Amino acid sequence: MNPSVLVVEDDRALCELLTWNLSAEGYQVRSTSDGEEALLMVQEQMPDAIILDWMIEHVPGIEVCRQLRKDKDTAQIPILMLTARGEEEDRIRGLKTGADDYVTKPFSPRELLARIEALLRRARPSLAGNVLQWGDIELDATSHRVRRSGEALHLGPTEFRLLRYFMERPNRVVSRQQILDGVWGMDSDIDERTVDVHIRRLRKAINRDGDTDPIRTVRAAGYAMDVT
Amino acid sequence: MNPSVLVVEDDRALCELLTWNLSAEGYQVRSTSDGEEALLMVQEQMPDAIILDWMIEHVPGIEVCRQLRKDKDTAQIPILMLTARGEEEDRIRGLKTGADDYVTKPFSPRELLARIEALLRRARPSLAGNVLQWGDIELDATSHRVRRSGEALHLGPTEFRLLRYFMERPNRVVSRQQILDGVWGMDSDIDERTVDVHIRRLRKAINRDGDTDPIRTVRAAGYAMDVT
DNA sequence: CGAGTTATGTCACTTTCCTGTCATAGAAGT
DNA sequence: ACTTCTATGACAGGAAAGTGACATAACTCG
Repeated sequence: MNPSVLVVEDDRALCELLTWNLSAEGYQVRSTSDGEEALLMVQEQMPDAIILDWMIEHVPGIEVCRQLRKDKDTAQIPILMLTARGEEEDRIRGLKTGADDYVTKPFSPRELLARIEALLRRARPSLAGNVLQWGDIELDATSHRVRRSGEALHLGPTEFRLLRYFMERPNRVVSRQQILDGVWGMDSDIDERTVDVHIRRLRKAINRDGDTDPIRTVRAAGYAMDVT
Repeated sequence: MNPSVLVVEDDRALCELLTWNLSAEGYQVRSTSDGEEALLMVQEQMPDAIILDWMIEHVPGIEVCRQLRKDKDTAQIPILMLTARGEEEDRIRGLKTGADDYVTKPFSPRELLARIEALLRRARPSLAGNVLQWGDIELDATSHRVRRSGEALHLGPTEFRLLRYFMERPNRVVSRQQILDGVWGMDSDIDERTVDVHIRRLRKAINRDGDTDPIRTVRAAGYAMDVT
């Protein structure tokens, strides 16, 4: 299902521009020029993100924002506010009130799209807590992606599960048997030494050039992943 | 006691925004715009977390980070760095230097708060593993790590078990046979003299240069671990 | 469906580090 | 001084982990 965006903007031309661009990117777009109506529309169907002009009719954007943040159900919706150039004061108040990002008018649609995308990316996994981070290593459990220093790493399925297993237990020493149970499953009858081999493969995969190895071998006990 | 946060940020408006938001969440906030002053403030009173802008006056953020990591007292403080959009290069170097997380500007206070919270959650329990402490010696059973005066020590498996055995029985004299039973296992047919050798190895490992030896020899009875 | 690629578990071999013992020197108690 | 107990250095054997190779299983893509 494509993410839905609610546009709250009273400049007709701008509103259409936004709608058109967002639609082209595959978003489901609804729009209104009125703050109060915006609140109703949110009630009716919760959008994944809101683009909110700060200067709109009837209810100023800041008030809309405040209302949304007040309600537990809508408090999580990312809000991108549109402000006029130079209204530093507004921007700060906006962020204080709970906006997640701002774009100053005039802006390029491309930039706005990038921001919206960033907001959604940010919002989605943060709800599930699916991004594990350890030093310069990032592991996204939903997209099954791992990066070190921003560079994408290629891990096999087992190596991925293994890394996740470690990242979920920072600094904890786990025995080979525990690793087998956690990564392969309780009922696997796999040789404990096999763990060594996968540890080696994981190390090889995540330690590019001279990176420090985050996996510590604990003789007679198992392995652990460290903060260094 | 509420957690304390140190904000190092030279953009006045942003600094106030952060302070305001963090205070509203119940954090104790101190702030400065200067890297050197930040280091002094940390000396003076250790914060539970630091928010550090990467581009600040006098001392760049990366240097502050490096300094903090160098000192063992401050090395554990979680650092959240603020970088400008697109400074991918900086972000990576930051993480390599020891920052724990990053947020790109502009950002939403909500996101930042969430991150800070996550950092604090993460930092606290990592220190609170099964830690035995005796004077300046710390033994963490879950991470299998031993430190003296903050400096990591390297112990072999047997030495580790032996030290733990003593630390679990402070001030108590135990016979060689008891030690064999407790550390090697009831059914070991090992010479009692061997205990002496391992005691020696343990002493060698934990007594760096002029440190006082915490292990007391009790003639004709065994050994004990003391506070001196 | 089939060729080719990738992933996986095991083995043999190497390397590293640990460990138990002994012989000898030293300290403490009588 | 003599006995008894402990400290220390050395060492060989061995256990544990690292590493490269390989056969097979699983998966991909035409």
